[in-house]
Amino acid sequence: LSRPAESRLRPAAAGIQAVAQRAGVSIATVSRSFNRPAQVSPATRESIRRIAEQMGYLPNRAASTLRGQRSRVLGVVVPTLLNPVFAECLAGIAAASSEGGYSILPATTHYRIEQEERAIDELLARSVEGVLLVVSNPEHSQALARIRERRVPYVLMYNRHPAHPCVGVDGERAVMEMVDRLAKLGHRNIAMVSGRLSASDRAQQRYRGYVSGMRASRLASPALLEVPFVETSAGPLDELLRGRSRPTAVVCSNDLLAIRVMRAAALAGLRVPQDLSVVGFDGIALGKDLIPMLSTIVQPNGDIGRRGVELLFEAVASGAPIGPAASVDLPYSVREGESCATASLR
Amino acid sequence: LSRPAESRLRPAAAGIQAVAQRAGVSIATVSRSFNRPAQVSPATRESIRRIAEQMGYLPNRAASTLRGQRSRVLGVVVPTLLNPVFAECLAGIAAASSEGGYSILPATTHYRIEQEERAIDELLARSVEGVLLVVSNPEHSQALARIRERRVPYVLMYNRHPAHPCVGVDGERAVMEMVDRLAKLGHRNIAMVSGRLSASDRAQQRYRGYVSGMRASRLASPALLEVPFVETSAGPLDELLRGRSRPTAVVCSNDLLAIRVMRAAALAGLRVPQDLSVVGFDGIALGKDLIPMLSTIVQPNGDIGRRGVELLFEAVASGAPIGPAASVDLPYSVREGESCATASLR
DNA sequence: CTGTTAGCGCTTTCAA
DNA sequence: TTGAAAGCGCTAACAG
Repeated sequence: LSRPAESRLRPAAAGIQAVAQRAGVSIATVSRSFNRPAQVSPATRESIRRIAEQMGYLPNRAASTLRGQRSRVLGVVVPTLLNPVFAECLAGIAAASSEGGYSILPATTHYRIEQEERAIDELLARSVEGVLLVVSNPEHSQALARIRERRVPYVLMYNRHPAHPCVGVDGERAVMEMVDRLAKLGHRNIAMVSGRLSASDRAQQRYRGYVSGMRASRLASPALLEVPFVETSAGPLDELLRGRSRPTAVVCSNDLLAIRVMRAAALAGLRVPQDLSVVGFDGIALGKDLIPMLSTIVQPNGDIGRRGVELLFEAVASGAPIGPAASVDLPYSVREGESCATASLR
Repeated sequence: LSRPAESRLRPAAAGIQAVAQRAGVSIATVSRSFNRPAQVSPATRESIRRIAEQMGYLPNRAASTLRGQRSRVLGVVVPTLLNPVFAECLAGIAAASSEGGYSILPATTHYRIEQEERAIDELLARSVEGVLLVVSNPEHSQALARIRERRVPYVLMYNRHPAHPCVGVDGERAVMEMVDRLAKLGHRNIAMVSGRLSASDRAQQRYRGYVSGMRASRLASPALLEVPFVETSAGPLDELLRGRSRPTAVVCSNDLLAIRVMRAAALAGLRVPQDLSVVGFDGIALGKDLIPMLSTIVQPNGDIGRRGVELLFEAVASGAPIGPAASVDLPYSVREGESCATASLR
């Protein structure tokens, strides 16, 4: 009856204008009925709601964002989604954001600094209201500088730095305690395996914890085994485990590495934990299902994300930037697991 | 010198207007220099580029999206990010999108239908140019209907349906072949363990493949063991493996389940693969590092995502919708692994 | 409680 | 090759 030709072309692209017309009100009233329901009479509001729903009306977010208001989007920058740690974290972020009516715009850096900057620019261009990120090194991060320049609230995850708001766990202390634990189990020759230290401050913290822990137990720290890429770790690990002075326990900088070590051990004919104790760091869910169950330091990955989102929401609500004082160390826990036991006699 | 007060307030929120002014050209020229460089004289273009960079100018995407052009965003809807299958897939999508200059807006449904619809509405409201999704059941999906209504290009991933463009693998055939393989290894009592069939058509396909495979080998299919939640699978699995007529091989509908089965087997005192063969489906990366290495049907998860993005890009470029004819079965492969062997004698 | 109106920053005809 | 100008759909004063 009304406009057959046009309605055929764009059957469901109903805009606020169309809804207003059908409801016999102005577009302002339609807008208000969604954004400030209290300011609209119940009858009008209900009528608009019904008509909007029937027309399949969806408010155009690009328009409301442009209008200078809130984009209702948070940006997320993580190294990769292939490590369950970050996937779990992103899941927490996604859940918390969604509960708060926000969407997320994720970007991955593959541990590359230049990608961090690219990602941030993209997010800023899209008017994100806040950013959650994991950077290589907060100290010299150009990406971080760009965010601050723009005065967009941000929270670092997993990173730790006195000048920035950070959410994570005290990895140094956690590893120190773990080393202490191993020492108490009789281990003297405890090795550490890590990814590239230069690629992440988390690895550096954990290594510091290892060194402190060894020193506290008056043990000599063998050289750190740095494995640049998890994919090519088999060779070096095999060497470590077949060497004449092989360790009785291996502390790994992350769970993915720990799993590799367990496999390398099996291939080298070592039983875990009887011949070799292996402990990880991260607490990825899958570790619980392994045989033996991975003993590890469990970070609350999902909660780290959730907490970051909460901080961002507070900042958005208050309009105040998030200072370093808002940093929080979430509690970690130790999963006893089955991959760690009393030192084997040599 | 110029406007100290204002420049202090918004140090880096340079808009196109500011750039144009500094460059002594109109905003139209600035816009063109980025979007249609060929239409601007090299000298002007270069001058604008330099000034824009120095001012930290980032084009406001909300504005360009609103103006009716391309949002350069793709929507993604997956059940969860906690299953590495979807994390791997999302990583592929993210990489391909980024290469093409697009961002992604992900949403998770937790296998809940109503969440599918919510997610789609959110994406549509944000003017995504295309959607990649995994739905529970393409047949009656209201979410799918809403996308089609809007004429937004979309591609289903993992799902298979004659009326929609789908990217995935032929799971039915894959499982059938796997069963054939097991039968040739001497297995007669082959069980299947699956998540809720009603929650995903993938599970249904794989189950069909199992039934066909068993029939083809003239074997009786024991009742399917349906495990609603992976988290509570331990009890039922234990029962299956300790039963008097326990299987010599178990086909699992996905890798996460297979890993649980391997653990349940160990706890029941069964050795894998000597006493029990276990095969999975999905090919998550971690399966390779397990002991024993998980034998499984490997789907190219990252490529499924990449391929979906490519289809979307083509649709965007051509303006034509993607028809069911564009559906593609990507090749799967079998990872021999170490969790599968000749049937044990009973 | 509701309507009118002025843009948000950008892209794109249409002219020059 | 460049500029002027018209909105994209929406929100937020400001009136009534």
